[in-house]
Amino acid sequence: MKFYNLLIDWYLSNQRDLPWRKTKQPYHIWLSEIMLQQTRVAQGLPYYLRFVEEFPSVFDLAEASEEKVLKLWQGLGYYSRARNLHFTAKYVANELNGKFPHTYKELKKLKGVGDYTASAIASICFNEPVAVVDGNVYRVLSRVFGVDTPINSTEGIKEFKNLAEEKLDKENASVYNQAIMEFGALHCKPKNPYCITCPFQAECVAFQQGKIEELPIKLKKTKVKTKHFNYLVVVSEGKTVIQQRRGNGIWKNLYQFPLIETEKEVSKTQFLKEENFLQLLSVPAEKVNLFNKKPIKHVLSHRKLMVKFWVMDLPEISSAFKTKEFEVIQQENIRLYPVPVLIEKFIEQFYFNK
DNA sequence: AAAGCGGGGGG
DNA sequence: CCCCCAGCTTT
Repeated sequence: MKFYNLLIDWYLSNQRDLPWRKTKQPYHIWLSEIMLQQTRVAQGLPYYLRFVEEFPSVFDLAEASEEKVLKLWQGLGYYSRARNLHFTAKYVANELNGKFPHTYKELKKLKGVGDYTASAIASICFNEPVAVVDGNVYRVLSRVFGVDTPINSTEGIKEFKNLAEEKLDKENASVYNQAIMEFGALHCKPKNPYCITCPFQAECVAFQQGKIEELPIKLKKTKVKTKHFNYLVVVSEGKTVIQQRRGNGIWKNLYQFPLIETEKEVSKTQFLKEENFLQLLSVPAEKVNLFNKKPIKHVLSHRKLMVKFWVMDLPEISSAFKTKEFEVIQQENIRLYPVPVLIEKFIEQFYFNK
């Protein structure tokens, strides 16, 4: 029996019941695929349901504000996905009359759609014979066929794409692609895969050679840089101050409290002497209270943030915050703005008590 | 070719 | 607690 027949057989009796598997509409498949990039199904599923509910069609998504899209995306991470999603929705709605392209080549031109996602949409929706290569596919192919080329090297990417195309069931690309990814996610798992009941046990090179734990091979990860964030939580007459993150760093276009970054962790005395703080405003020491004695550690894939929240109870909002860099808002309205999980967690603990 | 970009779950 | 996961864009 061929590799793809075994795989499809396994899929037909083991696949999960997922909402995006009940449709072939490109809008829904595109939405689910963008959401599931670097994201587990369990984490992305509630977001998918909320998006479909809120934006039943690509036109609804296109008409929404970016802020609303980001708010709905809040907590899912990699926010460029949400910004690109919104950009592409507007493009498809306004330039393509709401119709997504039908081919891999055209799909790949959409912002936020790379090789994997273009292959996924083209095959799942239109059965185009193009092979998907995601993390699951790397794992399955490297183990079954014993390929030890690093999956994140230039040669590895090419080699695995070629292998994936060679093994593809070209008549049934839609089912096959979903089958190999589902098999990787549920059966050929990263840790403790179910080799004992695996349909490929006899031919799996990794299993036969005892290399299951080693494959797939990945090159070293990026180093994590530590940064020290100090947030100014202004409390005054039921109002507070926020700012939108600009530029190209983390959390672009999300909101936060006014931020003072320091070289290292600072005490209250040190903080009040910080150049960047003094430049912004001067506040009597007794009006400033540190919310968290120990810095909150917030770890991202490439950053370690050490964060302190400085609560400032002021009789009135300083004029320093009345520039276009900041927004003075009613405290309870902060829930309307898209914020990083770090800020959301703080808000949950801090009830802006007067 | 390498770096930047989030957050959650598992051992 | 540390370690793992991993697609697209930008540099």
